[in-house]
Amino acid sequence: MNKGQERSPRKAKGQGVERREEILAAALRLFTQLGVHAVSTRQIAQAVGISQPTLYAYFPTKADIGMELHSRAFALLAQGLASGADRRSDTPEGFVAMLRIYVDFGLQNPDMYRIAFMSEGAALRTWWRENDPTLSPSTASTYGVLRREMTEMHARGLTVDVDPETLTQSVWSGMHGLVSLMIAKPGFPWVEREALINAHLWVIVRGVLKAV
Amino acid sequence: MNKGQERSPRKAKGQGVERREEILAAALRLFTQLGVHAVSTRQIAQAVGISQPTLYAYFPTKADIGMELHSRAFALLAQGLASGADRRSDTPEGFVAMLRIYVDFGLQNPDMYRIAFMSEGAALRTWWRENDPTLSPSTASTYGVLRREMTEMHARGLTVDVDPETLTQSVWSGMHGLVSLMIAKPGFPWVEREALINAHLWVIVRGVLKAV
Amino acid sequence: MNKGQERSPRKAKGQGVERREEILAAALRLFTQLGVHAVSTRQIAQAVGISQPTLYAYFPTKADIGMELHSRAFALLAQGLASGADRRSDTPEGFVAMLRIYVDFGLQNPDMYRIAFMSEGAALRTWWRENDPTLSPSTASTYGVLRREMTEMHARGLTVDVDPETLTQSVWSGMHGLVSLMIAKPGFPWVEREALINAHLWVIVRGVLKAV
Amino acid sequence: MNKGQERSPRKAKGQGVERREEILAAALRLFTQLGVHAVSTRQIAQAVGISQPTLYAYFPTKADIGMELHSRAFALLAQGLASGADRRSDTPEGFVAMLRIYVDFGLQNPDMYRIAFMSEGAALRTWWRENDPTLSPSTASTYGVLRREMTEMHARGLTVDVDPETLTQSVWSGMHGLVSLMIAKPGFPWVEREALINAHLWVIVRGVLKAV
DNA sequence: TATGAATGAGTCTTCATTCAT
DNA sequence: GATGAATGAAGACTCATTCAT
Repeated sequence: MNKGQERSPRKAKGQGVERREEILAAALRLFTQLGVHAVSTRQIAQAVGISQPTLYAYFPTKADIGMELHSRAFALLAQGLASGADRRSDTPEGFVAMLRIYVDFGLQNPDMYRIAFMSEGAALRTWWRENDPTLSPSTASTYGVLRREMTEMHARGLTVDVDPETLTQSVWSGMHGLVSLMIAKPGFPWVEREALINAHLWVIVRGVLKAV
Repeated sequence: MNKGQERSPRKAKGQGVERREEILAAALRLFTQLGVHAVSTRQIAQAVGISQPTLYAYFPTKADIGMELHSRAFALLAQGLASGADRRSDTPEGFVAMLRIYVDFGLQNPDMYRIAFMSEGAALRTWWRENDPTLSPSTASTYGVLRREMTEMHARGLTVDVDPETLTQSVWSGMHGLVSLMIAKPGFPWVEREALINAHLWVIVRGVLKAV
Repeated sequence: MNKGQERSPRKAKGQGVERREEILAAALRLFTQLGVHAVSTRQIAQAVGISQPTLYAYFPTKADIGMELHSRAFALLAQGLASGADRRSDTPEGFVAMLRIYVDFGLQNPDMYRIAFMSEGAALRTWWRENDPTLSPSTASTYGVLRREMTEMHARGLTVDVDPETLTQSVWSGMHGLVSLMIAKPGFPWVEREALINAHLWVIVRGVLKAV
Repeated sequence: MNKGQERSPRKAKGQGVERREEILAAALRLFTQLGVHAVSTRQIAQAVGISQPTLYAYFPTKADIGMELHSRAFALLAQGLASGADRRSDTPEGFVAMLRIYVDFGLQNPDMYRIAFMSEGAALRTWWRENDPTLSPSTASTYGVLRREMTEMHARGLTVDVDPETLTQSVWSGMHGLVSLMIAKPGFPWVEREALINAHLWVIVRGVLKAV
């Protein structure tokens, strides 16, 4: 029904691939709406408009659907960040703008973000085990974009006197904190959204850069 | 029907309250290890060493176990924060020390923290509905401790020129980000723990206070 | 709580017998309110104000409670009928009055009547099996009172020309039909109760007696 | 976990509707044999020769099976009565013949009759609540056939001087009494069946009609 | 390719009953 | 004589998955 989030398939050969995408889209919607464990294959199949067994023509297992979504979330984020990495971040304003990409991505794709970084805690861990995609190339790329930036700024003497790797992790944590809390606690009496995001990012930047 | 053979010996160890605690402990462990939805009453019972029905002598429902844990997590955190609230936070160092209480609590009680703030969003929402304890007095207290501090500092002109409520939410987000990420991604190549925490808190404090 | 229905115990020796009666009373109330299968020993115990295991000091089994109630129902009815059998039934009015005893008993003790004659169909049959108390002396007595009367009236030439045993069964059926339907279908739009009972009994009597 | 051994062969016999009927048949048998509450879905499934979950492909709930049976019982009875309603009942013999249809139906379909009119009162009430099908169109039809007849006879001055609605309920009760008792107490020393039925119906008719 | 039909394993929960004190 | 605590068996129902067409 909701075709909105569909991403262009890598290889749009037959009809099969489209189906696959439909399934993923439906699953993503349901997973994040109801929680991975609360969604049944029946629901997914029904949402797509196919029969339950047909699902198994596209994915060997329910877990595989989750895994694919997880991977994609990272890819998407990495891509988002990368596309903004060419912005000039040698000014505080530029840096804030760059961080803003991450935050916006999270808040605009809460489904994906949740799957990627708040993955129902251990719920999925059983599946992924040693194969945690957090540490995959995809993640590395996401995280790498940020680190590259920090390293460069550090080299230029713009940051406080702390090892860039540490700063990177701190900045990431800072951003993640806001995004995840806002996603997880929509009922909380947050102050006005724009103001909060802006303030928060400036807090981070002020904390990281030498003199602002 | 009744085999009449040697009945499994009754585990008459923990009386009333003790048993109850055993159950909570086991449940907490399992919930955070596997996710609330992935844990069955069978598993809990087995972990405690009792039969499934016995569980129902202590808790009317599986959900009630989760709720009790959730409540306790907040109570514990609130208590932890309160016990440190008397520290003087009129210096940056004092402020950092205060934030440190929160972070330490989270990292030392990852299970509780997870239940409290990372609680599988939708998964538990079904139980708690509009009654999200996140907004309960207990939480208010937790959050309130921080806000009171911020308000006071703001009044003294120590903070940057941003409304204290906003600053409070920013600081909270900052702390939560680090704690939750470290809990959720233990496999990530974090830099040395102490250094990271320290650096992160100083980033926050620097970002919030006027001139450090 | 409701002591109303308690019958005087045969031997009111210690306290034990009273307890026993309390249990029976509570069970009767619950059984007929909720249905035998829907009532648990817990409920019975709680209604009496004792613990579940204590029940087993008075009755070896839940089924035994049901059986005792069943037996008593018959005894009660037999006694009721017997007490009215001395009324003169040589007039149609007298006969109607006698039948009325049966009907009134049923409608005033729907619990007992149900247990006795509508015994949740097969629900209890599993227990009673070959031991159906319907055919017990107690029943015989109940039925016997009616038959004696019919036989006598037949001998006097008052009844239509049909074998008295057959007439007895017909009359019994007639009464049972009204009582059981009114008990079983309280929601049915019955006409005014008194009028219906009266009309029905006269229908029976007119059908049985020679000329009315 | 999955033993992977020879899976029990799937019983692919009865397609859709047939399967459904098989289930209903088995359920009817069990329900009337043991009582609705005493029958488990497992038993039903086993009686049909299918697995428990398969049941749920045909009926959303155990209660629904009961409800369908109940409805059918009424439909069947209504249909039986209707098919005989064209008989002329302006003579006593004709009236007896008409009543006979009801009685015969009950005795020939004791299971259905039981479900319809002796249905463990409270047991099913929980399911049907205010929606007691006894008062449904189907019932109304059943009952209505009889009432129409009575009304007409009353108008013709054939009946005793009692309001036809009352007479209808009396006649119905009379028939029900015989049918239900004979069904419920097969062990009772009834007189010869044909004679009893005939005598009973004549008792009723004599009691209702003015001069016979 | 897709699906109607079926299933083993498992879900939470309740029951009648018993053990040990 | 009573009970707190425990339990095996069973209750209805759902799930991910697979077989046969």
